[in-house]
Amino acid sequence: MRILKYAILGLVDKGNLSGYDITNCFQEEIGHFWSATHSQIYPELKKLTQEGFIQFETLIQGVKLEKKMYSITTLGRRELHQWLVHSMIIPQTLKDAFMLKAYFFSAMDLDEAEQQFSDQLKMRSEKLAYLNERMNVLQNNDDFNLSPKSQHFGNYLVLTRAIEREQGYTSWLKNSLALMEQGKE
Amino acid sequence: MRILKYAILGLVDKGNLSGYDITNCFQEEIGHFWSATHSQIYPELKKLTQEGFIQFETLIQGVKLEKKMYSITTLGRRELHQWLVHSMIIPQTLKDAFMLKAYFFSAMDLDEAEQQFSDQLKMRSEKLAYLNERMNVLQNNDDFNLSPKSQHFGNYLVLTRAIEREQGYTSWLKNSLALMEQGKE
DNA sequence: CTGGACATGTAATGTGTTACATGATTTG
DNA sequence: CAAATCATGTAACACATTACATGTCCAG
Repeated sequence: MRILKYAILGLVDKGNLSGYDITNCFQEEIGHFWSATHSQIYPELKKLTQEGFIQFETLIQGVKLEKKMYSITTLGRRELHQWLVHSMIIPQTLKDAFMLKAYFFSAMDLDEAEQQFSDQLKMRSEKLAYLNERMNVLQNNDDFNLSPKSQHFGNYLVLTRAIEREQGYTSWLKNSLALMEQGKE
Repeated sequence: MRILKYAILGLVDKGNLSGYDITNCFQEEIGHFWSATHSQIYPELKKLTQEGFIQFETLIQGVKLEKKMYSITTLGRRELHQWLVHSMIIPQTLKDAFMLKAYFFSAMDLDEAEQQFSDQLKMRSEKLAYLNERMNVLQNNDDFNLSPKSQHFGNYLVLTRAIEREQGYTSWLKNSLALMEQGKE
């Protein structure tokens, strides 16, 4: 399905970027939902250039450090758009190794299971706090508003989803821990 | 990290299974969170046998159809347990291609984006209805109860999480669609 | 002048999917 | 007797991570 292809096309469509920039993008908001390292990105950029979806211009930083700034072509924008409006089936499996532990619950002692769940709850609560902080930063932008016309709307959608995802996970963990507590009596 | 290794150990620990049985397990509840096809499973079973974590007995079905029933060894059970009680860090990326579309929102027209979101909402609502049905079936088991001592508890945890996950996703989709509607005015 | 960030690449390995390949058993 | 299911395997390819490899630039 070559999702990375479309991830790169979408990022480059938003604004010209180098491979290094793209690598960094995956450390920000969108990185909660898709990422890749530079070892995957550079070959993909080469391939997309060969296919005519993107093109680059070499810039010199300082005296001789070369930097390839990529921009999307008309062909690339068409390719991206086609993917965006094409219906996407939901995958039957969304891998989550922790849920294997939950499924194998009876292979643990009750206190071991509780430890696992509370450990996970701690980490997810911290992540949730971090995400809420990021949301604060986003909403404190001078030009922030909830309109789909806002340049921040995509970012807002991604952040709300990330927050909702962690909130759901933490509340499920809490409910499960409560059931374990009750089960002790 | 060899998650499949532990998935297989956990399943075989619950009860002796053949490669074919394991393949089918991934079509059931746990398949919402982990899965693999037989082309991955058979080689892994071979490897785990060589490593001494599982062993098999060949059964004859009918006249000559051979079936390898696997069981976990003491070494395998120790290996599984060690993994279960080992703290598991949460992955920074949980891939979701639809969220790329959300992030690239501004590369679509508003009506195209709405179409994508409502399309996704329809599919996720259907999945949610299916999951609720499965929960009904589970709760109608004669010996069902919410105790962590119940043999169904692992299955219950997995189902509640799957339901929570889809519920969260659908409500985020609905909220996002509402914002798009408001943005039109 | 050094450590961290900037910048780009390839190689090796691990994981996962689709296709190829074969044959037995059961159910209608 | 034909179709679906049971049952096991390998090969080719696609995707992803970690390691290898090199060099520049800037701030303290």
